[in-house]
Amino acid sequence: MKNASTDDTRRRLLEAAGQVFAERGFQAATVREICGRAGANVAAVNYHFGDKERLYIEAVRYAHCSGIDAPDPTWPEGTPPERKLRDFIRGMLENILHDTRPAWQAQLIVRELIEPSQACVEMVENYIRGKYDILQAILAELMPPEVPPSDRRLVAFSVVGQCLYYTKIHKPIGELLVGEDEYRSFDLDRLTDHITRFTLAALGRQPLFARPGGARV
Amino acid sequence: MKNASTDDTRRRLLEAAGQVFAERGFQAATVREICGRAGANVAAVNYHFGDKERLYIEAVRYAHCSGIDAPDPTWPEGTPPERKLRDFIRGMLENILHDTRPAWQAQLIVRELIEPSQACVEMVENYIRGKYDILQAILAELMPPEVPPSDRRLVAFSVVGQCLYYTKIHKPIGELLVGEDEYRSFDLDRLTDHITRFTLAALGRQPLFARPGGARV
DNA sequence: TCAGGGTTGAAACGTTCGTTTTAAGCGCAG
DNA sequence: CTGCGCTTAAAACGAACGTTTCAACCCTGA
Repeated sequence: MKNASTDDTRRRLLEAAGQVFAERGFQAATVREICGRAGANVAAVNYHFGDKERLYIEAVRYAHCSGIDAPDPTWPEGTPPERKLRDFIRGMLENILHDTRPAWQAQLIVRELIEPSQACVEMVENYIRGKYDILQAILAELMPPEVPPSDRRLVAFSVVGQCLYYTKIHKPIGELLVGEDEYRSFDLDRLTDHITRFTLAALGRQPLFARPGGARV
Repeated sequence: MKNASTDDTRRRLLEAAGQVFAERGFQAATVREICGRAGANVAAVNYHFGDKERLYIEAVRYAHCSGIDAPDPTWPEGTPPERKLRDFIRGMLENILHDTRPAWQAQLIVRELIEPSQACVEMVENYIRGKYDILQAILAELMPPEVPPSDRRLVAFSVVGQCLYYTKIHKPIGELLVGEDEYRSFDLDRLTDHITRFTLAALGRQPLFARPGGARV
């Protein structure tokens, strides 16, 4: 029969593994550190997951199944697409800047995005695909219908690329380039505002630079 | 006295180390594989560089001192900033897509950008800083003078972010999202064109979507 | 109470890693 | 030729890794 503490150990291992994998990467992370942080024995990894690699896959899955992202947003009928785009960008930046949720989860996912493993395909299909489709739908509202879908996908990548630049692991470079103080000023609100307005301006929806009487979103 | 073959072994180690580090990352790369690929003994690493970490630092330095990037471009007086921006973006994409030069050099640098090590600070100061300043100067020509420098830096990050998205290590995700065939169509020319036009449109220089009589760069 | 399966703990296993040691090879000055 | 730095080769070292073993433990059902 299943012991009550089993699921606890399993869950603690998943959380600890996510943190350690996020901090150090797959190779550099050690099962001893994971188990130490989880308060479990090293044998627990092999008992519960078989080996280190399957623990990693499960940790990635756990990371974005344990509430890292709010349910896909739904907007009331008639919401202007500019507003939807802003919400989307803000949501993505929230995950990246980990302003709201445990840092390691977002970082683990970003790490997986950057250095894909076997866990990548599953994550793309289960998580990214959905977000990507939402962004595509928003852009379809913002762009002329005669623009080919392939070009729309390029625009989507431009939006995502702008957001992904602020990944935590880019931080040292950003700080070196603009200084720590200014880099700190690039917070969620400011980046949301900038990327949204930059994108809307590129799509011809509104000018990037404020002008008297200019429309805002 | 210095043996003539010494510099050869050193150089072969640096090249092999660059390739292996680029493929596997610092932790996963082994000095045995590096030495095997370089046709050298494992002791050569410690003899020439002291240890694995200093070999890595030297390999990163070697990677962008051995002609990965053309000398900083200079434009004739009166070159329109739109043209400069296009050249800059194309140059950056060239390095990223490694269409022209040895793949591993660009990848090693990108890897360093993503997971900074001790070699990062030096590389930022010696390499990225220069590129970044050039981009800033171009943007200064393209933007109204009253825009604060801090906002100009955000625009620069938007440009760089769009380019960095097409890093080789994003490729699996891109292929899963849009299909291999279409992803293959995102080549140097098309991406240069898209990112340049997207950015210029955002800056209010020209519309993103072709219109009759619209100006092109 | 007792037997038995699920779970944990401590220790050890075999492997691979980075590094070191030791000796031989090489080219040249004396 | 001889001796001496510089460089390379082969082998081994100690440490750390992932993994396995096995006995003890705990909980539950009979």
